[in-house]
Amino acid sequence: MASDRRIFHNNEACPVRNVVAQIGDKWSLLILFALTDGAERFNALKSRIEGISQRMLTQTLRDLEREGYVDRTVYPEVPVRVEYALTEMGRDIVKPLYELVVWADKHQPKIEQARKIYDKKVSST
Amino acid sequence: MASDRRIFHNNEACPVRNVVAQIGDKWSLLILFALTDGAERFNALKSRIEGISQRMLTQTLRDLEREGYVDRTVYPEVPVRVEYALTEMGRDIVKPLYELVVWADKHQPKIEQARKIYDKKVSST
DNA sequence: CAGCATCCGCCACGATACTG
DNA sequence: CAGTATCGTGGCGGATGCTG
Repeated sequence: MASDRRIFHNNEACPVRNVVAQIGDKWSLLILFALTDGAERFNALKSRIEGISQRMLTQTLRDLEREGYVDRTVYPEVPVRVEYALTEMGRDIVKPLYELVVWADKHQPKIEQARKIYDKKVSST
Repeated sequence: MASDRRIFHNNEACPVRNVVAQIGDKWSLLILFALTDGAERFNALKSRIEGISQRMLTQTLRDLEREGYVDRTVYPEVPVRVEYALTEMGRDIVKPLYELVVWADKHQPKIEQARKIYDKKVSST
C-alpha cells in the first residue's frame, strides 16, 4: 500500500541489499575493475591490487564467480595457468560502478573538507 | 609510469577505496535512499529501514554526517525534534547509486540462477 | 523523542605455513 | 603457479538498559 514507506525490505530476496552485501566488501569492486582490461591470471591480479592477500583474493574471486560476475578458466599446463575474466554480467555491473568511481574521484576534496569541519565542530564540544 | 598497472592505490587518499568503505557497509545506502524524499526524523527513519537497530542508525548517521552526505538539525522543542536531510553532496551521490539500484533490481534473477548453477557444479565435485 | 553506554558473538580480514 | 589450511584479531553489528 501507499502508506508503507519502508524501503528495500529486509529479506534475502531484496536485490539491493544483496548487491550491496556482495560488492560492498573491501575487495570486490577492485577486482572487478582490475578485470576490465581483459582476463588476468591469479598472480597478475594479486600484484595489480595493492594490499590484497592471497586468501582474500581467492575467496573474493570465488564469491564473484558464484554470483556470476567472473569466469574462471583453468589451462592444464605445467605449471598450471588460471585466468579470470568478467562475464557479460560482470562487464555489465561495471558500468554503474564506474559512475561511482568517477564520482568518488571528483568529490574527494569535498569529503576531506567535510571531515575536517565535522571533527573541528565535535572537538569544540 | 605506464608499466604500473596497479589500480586504486592502497592509501588513505584513495577516493575509491574511501567511498566504498563508507557507503559499502550494511546501512549507509539504505539511509541515503530513505532521505531522498525529503528530511526525516530519527524514528521515522528507523521505521522506514527494516531491521536497523537504534545503535546502527545513530552510528551510521554520524558517519554520513561526518563525510558530508547528511545534515543534522536539532529543533529545541519539547520533546526534542531532530531532522536528517541530504546535503547537496548527499543528493549528488544518490544519482550514481541509483543506477546501481536499478541494475540490482533488473539482474536479480540472473544472479540467483548463477548461484544455483555454481552450487550444483561445486557439490558435484 | 532521540539518543548514549555497555556487553558480547561472530565473521571479515590478515599472517603464516604448507601443497598439487 | 595457484592455490588450501589454520590460527589470531579487530571491529561490525545486535541486544539490552538507561537518560536529558
